[in-house]
Amino acid sequence: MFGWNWLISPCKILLAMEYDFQEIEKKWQKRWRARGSYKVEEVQGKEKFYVLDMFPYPSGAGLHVGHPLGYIASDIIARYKRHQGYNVLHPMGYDSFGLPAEQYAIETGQHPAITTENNIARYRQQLDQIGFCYDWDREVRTSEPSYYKWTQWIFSELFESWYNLDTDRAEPISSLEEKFTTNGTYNVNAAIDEHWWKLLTKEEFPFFSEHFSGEFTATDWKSLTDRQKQLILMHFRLTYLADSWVNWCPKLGTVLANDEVKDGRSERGGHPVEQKLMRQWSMRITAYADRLLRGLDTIDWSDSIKEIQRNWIGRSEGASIVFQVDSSDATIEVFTTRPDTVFGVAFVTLAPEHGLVDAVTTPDQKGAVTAYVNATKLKTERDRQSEQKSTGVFTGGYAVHPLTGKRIPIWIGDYVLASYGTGAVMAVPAGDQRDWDFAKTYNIAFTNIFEGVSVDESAHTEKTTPLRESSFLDGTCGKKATQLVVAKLEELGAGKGKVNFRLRDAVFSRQRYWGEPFPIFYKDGLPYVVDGQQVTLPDVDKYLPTEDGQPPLARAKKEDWNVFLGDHMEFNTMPGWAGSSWYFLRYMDPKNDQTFCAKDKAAYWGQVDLYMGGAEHATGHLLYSRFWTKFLFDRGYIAFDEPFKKMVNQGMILGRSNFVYRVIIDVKKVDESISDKEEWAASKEMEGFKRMDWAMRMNDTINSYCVSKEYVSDIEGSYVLSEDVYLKINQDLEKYNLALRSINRSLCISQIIRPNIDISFVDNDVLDVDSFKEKKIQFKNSKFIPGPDGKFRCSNEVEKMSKSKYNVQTPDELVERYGADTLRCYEMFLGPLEQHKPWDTKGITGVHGFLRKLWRLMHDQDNNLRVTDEAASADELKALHKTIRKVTEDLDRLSWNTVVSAMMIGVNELTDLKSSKRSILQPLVVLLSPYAPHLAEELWERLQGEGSVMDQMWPKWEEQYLVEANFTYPVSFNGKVRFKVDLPADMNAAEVEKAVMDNEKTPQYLEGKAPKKVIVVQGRIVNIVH
RNA sequence: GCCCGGGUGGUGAAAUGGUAGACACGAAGGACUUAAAAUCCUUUAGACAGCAAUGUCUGUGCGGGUUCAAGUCCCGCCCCGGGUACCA
Repeated sequence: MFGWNWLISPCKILLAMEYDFQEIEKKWQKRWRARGSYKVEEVQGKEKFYVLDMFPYPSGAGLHVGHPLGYIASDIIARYKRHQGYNVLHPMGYDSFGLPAEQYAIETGQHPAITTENNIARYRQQLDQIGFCYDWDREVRTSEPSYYKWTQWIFSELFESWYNLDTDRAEPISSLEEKFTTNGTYNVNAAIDEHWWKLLTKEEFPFFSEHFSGEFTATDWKSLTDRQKQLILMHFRLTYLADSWVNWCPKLGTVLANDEVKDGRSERGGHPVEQKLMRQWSMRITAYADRLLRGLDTIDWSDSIKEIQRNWIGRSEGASIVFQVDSSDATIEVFTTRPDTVFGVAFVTLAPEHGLVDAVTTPDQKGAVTAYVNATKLKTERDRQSEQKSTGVFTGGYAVHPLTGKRIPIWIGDYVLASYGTGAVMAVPAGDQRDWDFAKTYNIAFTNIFEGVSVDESAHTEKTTPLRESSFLDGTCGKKATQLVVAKLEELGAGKGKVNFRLRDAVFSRQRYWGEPFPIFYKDGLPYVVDGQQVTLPDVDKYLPTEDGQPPLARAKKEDWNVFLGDHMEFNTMPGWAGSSWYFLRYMDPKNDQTFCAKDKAAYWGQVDLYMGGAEHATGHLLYSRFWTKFLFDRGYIAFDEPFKKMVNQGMILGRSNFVYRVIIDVKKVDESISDKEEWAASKEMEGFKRMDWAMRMNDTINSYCVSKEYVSDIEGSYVLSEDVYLKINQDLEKYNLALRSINRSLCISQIIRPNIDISFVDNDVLDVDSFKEKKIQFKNSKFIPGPDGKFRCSNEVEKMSKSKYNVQTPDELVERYGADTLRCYEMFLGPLEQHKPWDTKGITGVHGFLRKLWRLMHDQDNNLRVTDEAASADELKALHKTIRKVTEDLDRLSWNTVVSAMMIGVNELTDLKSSKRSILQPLVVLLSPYAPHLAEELWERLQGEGSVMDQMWPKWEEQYLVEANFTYPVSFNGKVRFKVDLPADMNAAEVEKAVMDNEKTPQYLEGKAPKKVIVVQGRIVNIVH
């Protein structure tokens, strides 16, 4: 291919004689498939171990070397656990609904199912060649109707459930109806929007009076029509249809969940996102907020992910306080974490979107308020956040302080978010920096309520300062003051203690085609679950929204739907996280068409013991799957309420990009300057050039370039400088206080650019100029100027691996060149799994050499097996058992990288010992098999081991082979190691001390002083303090 | 700003409070070879002294501390990466 042809062909002949990885890997992959080696069944009584990878979205680009990192690590653990006798479930599948396939469909008209199918085939081929031990009979694809049938079923179950706060779990909606029928809302304590009843319309419920506050009797309930009952129940369901503020992304034509929005832009594509009120399906994840928080203490995940989830859930304790609007019935409810500062309230601020804005605005402020609200609407969330200064406007209205009865001005400010708390705050400038800033900006007077501190320069946010000007709170602070004030508020009915969460209910509708259709139809505007039949995705003529802005599914005609009920079907589809929220359960029972996962199988396999995946899903997938797991647990379908017992987040593999310096000659300038060529050749800049050996060549080239008219007329002509040349030129020009980029004028250089070079043409930073020029036409006519040694060296940089940076390293080439076993070992050898690290193939030869060395350990020069049944020597046993111990201990603490080193050391030692004993080599091969399964299997066969290497019991180390007769004690004086002394290992501390003190070298380091103290740590160190 | 990670040779890194730099890459030198590849051997943190074996000193981002002993634990900073943000 790219210039190693000359290198590969002679190599292959040689390699064929020894470690022929290509042959071996092909052979065993075929046999394992034929034997069904990775097939897994439930075996009662056999202990299980469930190792799971986050399943990939099958993108068109295929896998790069970063993807398999986690897969290899988990595969090693799966194989290791199998050696230890566990029944290991290690499945793989595809998260195959998603945007890219749909975008491609929009562009080309190709059905996303076809694109997806093709991409999956490519992924599968790439995965297969790396030798993973997946049980492919358990493969799942979220876009398969047989899979999403159950995603839809879970949705229906959520629809048919409500959250009972008294039992703290989800219950069937029928139990709620029963409560309503027997006792009305009495004793109903549900997770529900606090003021849900305000959303019931007068038209639907004409008999509910103005004073209706969400409470009704059994008689009331029974008198309602079915429609009215449904409208009420909708507010209690765990998935519900509601008008909510959503993140609307016009460019993508869909709404996004909070976790899909980063810095006010869509995570995919970076398009602007705006707030819009839309009727959408939502998931009542907030009902689980507290349990999601508490559950974190029971799972073994990284602290950082747990912390991200904690922050995302954002529990804060405080109080809700109600302010009566002056001369009105309306009330403003605020949430505060500092109820103790309530006497310092200087004003109340509403979010511009707050429902009461119109009501509290006085006629003379109307103009200003309307203008302000409209101006805010025009700004995106991002604009609002990036503004440094808070802005606002006075409404003219006043609220009444619940404790003092004082009139308090009501303002509107964009620092108050409609989506957090109640969308209104009580502003205490003395105790809150934002309120302080706002008060200063608009000159609002406020009281200092803190004893002995000044609030002239900034707010005072300490909670431990005694209060003043605070009526009955004077002199108290913190918890005590909070308790007092909450009790008082409750007594007055003006507020209560409250816990608030940042977590919002998750929007579940997407205005897209390639996703799960909802099992929902509408009649008279009310949604109903489709019963008894699965709704499959209908075909549409185009994958775009309709002219009137309806989602693509609205294009499907009645006959396109396999089920069509009521007035119309649901046009939205489910979001990407729907299918991935429960897939780990489906692997347990992937083909069941009676239920999502049989109860006994779920009971057998249980939680995922080790989950491997990226940390970027912290607030999406990882939170939603915990939520759905808890729900399925509540409803009795599974026996555990956390999906992933332990999780490891592999770090990103960064790409190593290569660059060249391309100097583009301005053709026009060349033409102009040909006449005064002499002049610029004599210029100061050229002096710098002439001083360089190879710059002379460049000088020549430039001359010839200028002379040759036809070359000049070719706009593709340019110089491409290697890094050496670029640096040298700059270095030399420095003497003249010049840089290459600044000498444009006289050299007719119009531009110097630094393009990324496709790394497949580069080996160890050296560019294969000929094949590169041949393949990349835009460089066809460029002159490449190499360094003094004739090699064209590129500069490099570490950045994210991406197609556009031409730094994507696919596993395919490496498997081709070194084999899957080498790739597997090398990816682990790179460093700690969790760390981000640059990909660099430099070291891969070392790992490949290790596998070769192992091969040679067992084979002679003619590639014949060289193994004997002689008894092993003590040294050989020691080398083996040392390796067993290190490999086992390191795998147990998931230290994948150090295992490779340990095996290298083992092989090096046994090579030095020229060990060829079967009793040594067989266990060694078992140790190797999780990392290099193909080679291990081949060697196992050659060693005439029984059965497959992957079913061998993991070797156990025996201390007896590890005991050393002697230990070399480092002897230190005042902590500095001075000499070493060899002593019997079983010598006790007192004897060691004596031996050291008697040592001839000891006096010289004591400098004549008497030792104050001698510390002997047996088998470790001796330290003499003097 | 706040919350998590991290900072060790030319490079990737190792080290459970106990000999810092294992293992590898790269580099330099050597053996084998017509040559190359492959393989093998030696050196490879820095500084100083010595013909040499060797010895001494410095050294894990910076400054303190605890300890017989600190890359590791504690306190205060600096830098890099990630998360998050008018969250009331």
